[in-house]
Amino acid sequence: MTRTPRLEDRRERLIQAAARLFNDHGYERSSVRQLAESVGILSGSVFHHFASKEDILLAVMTTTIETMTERLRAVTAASRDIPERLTGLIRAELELLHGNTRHGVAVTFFQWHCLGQDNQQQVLAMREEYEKVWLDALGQAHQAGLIHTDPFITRRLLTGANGWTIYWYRPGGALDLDALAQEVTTLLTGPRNQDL
Amino acid sequence: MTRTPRLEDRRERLIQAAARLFNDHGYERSSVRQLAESVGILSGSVFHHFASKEDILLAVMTTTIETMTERLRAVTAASRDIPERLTGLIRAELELLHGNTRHGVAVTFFQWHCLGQDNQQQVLAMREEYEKVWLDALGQAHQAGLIHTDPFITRRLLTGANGWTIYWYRPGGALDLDALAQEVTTLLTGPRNQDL
DNA sequence: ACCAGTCTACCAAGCGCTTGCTTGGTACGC
DNA sequence: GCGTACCAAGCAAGCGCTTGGTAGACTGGT
Repeated sequence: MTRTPRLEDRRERLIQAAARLFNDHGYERSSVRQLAESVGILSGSVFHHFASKEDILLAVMTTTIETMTERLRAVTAASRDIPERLTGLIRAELELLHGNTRHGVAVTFFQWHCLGQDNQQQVLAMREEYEKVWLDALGQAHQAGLIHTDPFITRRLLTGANGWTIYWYRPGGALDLDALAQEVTTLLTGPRNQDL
Repeated sequence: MTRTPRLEDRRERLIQAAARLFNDHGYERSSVRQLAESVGILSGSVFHHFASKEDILLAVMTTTIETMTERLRAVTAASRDIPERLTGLIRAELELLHGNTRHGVAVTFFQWHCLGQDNQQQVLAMREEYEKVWLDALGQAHQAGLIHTDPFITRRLLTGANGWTIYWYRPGGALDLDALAQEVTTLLTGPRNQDL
């Protein structure tokens, strides 16, 4: 029997399982025993891969944010003008929130306070890179007259609006992701720019 | 010594203390012992006032939502036209999120999932009354051409945008509540209506 | 005016359980 | 023969909550 599915593989599987578990029941309510069971090992064995429970949460968040930033940068690079860039970023963030990455993203958004201060600081630093991509794009959009509110405040309001979709939006229903992204874009740019 | 500060008083003090505690550390991380200590009694005594720990969270949420709905209805009744009503409601929700009620409101917003299913249902029913006030106002605003996105979706995006301010907005800084309310209003109505 | 009876608000102690995590040992692959 | 990946067992601490009891306030009959 393959007892050694290679360290990194197991670790990655644990991170994915943890993202799902923490998102479903919350970090505090999830036990290491539950996590271990979900990948078919015993609770003590988890600590061969991670130093502590909090270390698992940290790993979920850092890997997630890396994916998020990567995705946003790809969209930025691929877009040819400012309106396209804005819609693209909105669409990308909604995809991150509702696609395969959704568990990790939700945990990163809403379980922030479960980390100790040092780890919070580390995650914050990574989040700032992600936010920088946004602020650049919104700054350009503001200068181009595409949005009419302060870029910094706009981004924070948008963060909330997008993040909250976790609690009500379900893809596959009457409203698809494109339509939702369109609504959000209209909210930012006003009715005159609603068909970019 | 006044050993009997009347049942209702103690209960109310416990609810307020619980709101603060749950908001500061999260429901799961807060212990009944901590709550008891913060009002100067022992942990067992808390269960003279509440049936369970979850019952305390439920009490925090129900009393908070009652206050919230009351406040929104007062604003609705006092407003004389549709634009004034919209700005008033936005301003009122931001006040609820950042005034004295902030702890309870934050808990109601973000610790929802800590309740069991039955209690979730009960809170949901109360929240729907609150949301109804919003949906009525946004429906009117949409018909009047003041907002350009679907009222239902708009409300959900607005819920997120406003709720998220908990994590970044601090009253007393450079941006006061009126200015923030103005930014949110501009986001909803577009630049043409930004000076209602 | 008095006192017995009842009720309220709380303490002191601790039960049963779950938690994150540790330790010592072992099967297996390279 | 060494290191990796895991199991089996369990520890110490903290958890929500229960129990039995008591001091003091309130109430009604005489």
